[in-house]
Amino acid sequence: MENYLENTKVFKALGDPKRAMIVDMLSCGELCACMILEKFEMSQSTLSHHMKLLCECGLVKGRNEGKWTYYSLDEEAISKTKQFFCSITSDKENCICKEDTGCCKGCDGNE
Amino acid sequence: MENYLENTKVFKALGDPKRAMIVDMLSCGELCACMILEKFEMSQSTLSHHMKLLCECGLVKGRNEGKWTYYSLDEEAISKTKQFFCSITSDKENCICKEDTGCCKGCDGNE
DNA sequence: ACTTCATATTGACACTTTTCGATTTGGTGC
DNA sequence: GCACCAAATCGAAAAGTGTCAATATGAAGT
Repeated sequence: MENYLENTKVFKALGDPKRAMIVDMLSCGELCACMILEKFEMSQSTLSHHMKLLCECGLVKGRNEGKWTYYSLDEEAISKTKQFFCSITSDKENCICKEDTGCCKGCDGNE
Repeated sequence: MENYLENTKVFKALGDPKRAMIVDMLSCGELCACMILEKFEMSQSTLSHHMKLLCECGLVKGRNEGKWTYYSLDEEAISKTKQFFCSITSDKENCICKEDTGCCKGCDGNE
C-alpha cells in the first residue's frame, strides 16, 4: 500500500509539463540548475522548487560542486517506476485484488 | 509542446494513489463502477469524479450498459504513455535539448 | 407514470500546488 | 573581512484538487 504512495509520487512529479520537460533535458546527461533555468521562462525560485520535488520523489539526484548544483536522472528510480507502471496496467497476479508485486512482462526492457 | 501537456495528463491522473489502485484493479478486466466502489472507502460522487479524470486523460474507457457503467483500460493509451515515459527518460533524438529553440548549452557537449 | 437503482453533476470546503519577489545560505575570489 | 554569484528557503497570492452531501439524470421494472 505504501508501494502505491511511493510510486505515485513520481507520477505526480511527472504530472507537470515543465517537470516532464526538465526530466527530458536531464536524459541527455547531467546539467546544472542555471542551464535548465535558461531554457524555461520561470523564476529561479520556481525552478528550485520543481527540482526539489523531482529529487524528493527520487527521480532526480542533485550533486553540489562549488556554488553549482548539478542534476541528473536516477536510473534505478526510472526502472522502478517503469516496472510499477507496467505492473498496474497489465493483467497479472499482482492485481490489487490479489496484492503482490511481480515483474514487468511486455515492458520494453531497456533498463 | 502539446505532446508534453497531453501525456502529462496521464501522469497527473496516476499521481493519486487511489486512482493508481483503480487502474490496477481494471488491469484484471472490465469492472462496473459499483464493483470498484465496494473496494474503496470513498463516496460514490468521489469515485465518479476519479473515473471522470481517468477517462479524460484517455487511460480508461467507459461503456454504458443499462444503468451500469463499465470501465476498462485503454491499451493504446497505456502503450503511448509507456513510450512517452521511455522517451523522456532515455537519451534519444527526441530529447527536448535537441529540438532546440535556444539554449540547453552543454547538454550534449556542443557548448 | 411512478419508483428504484446506478451514476453523474453541483456546490461547498479544506487542503495542496504553482508561482513570484524578497531574503537567506553557502561557496569563490578579491 | 567583503562583495559576488548560484541556489535554497520564506511568505504570500492565486489556482487547482480531493472530498462529501445533496441533487439531478437516465435506464429498468412495477
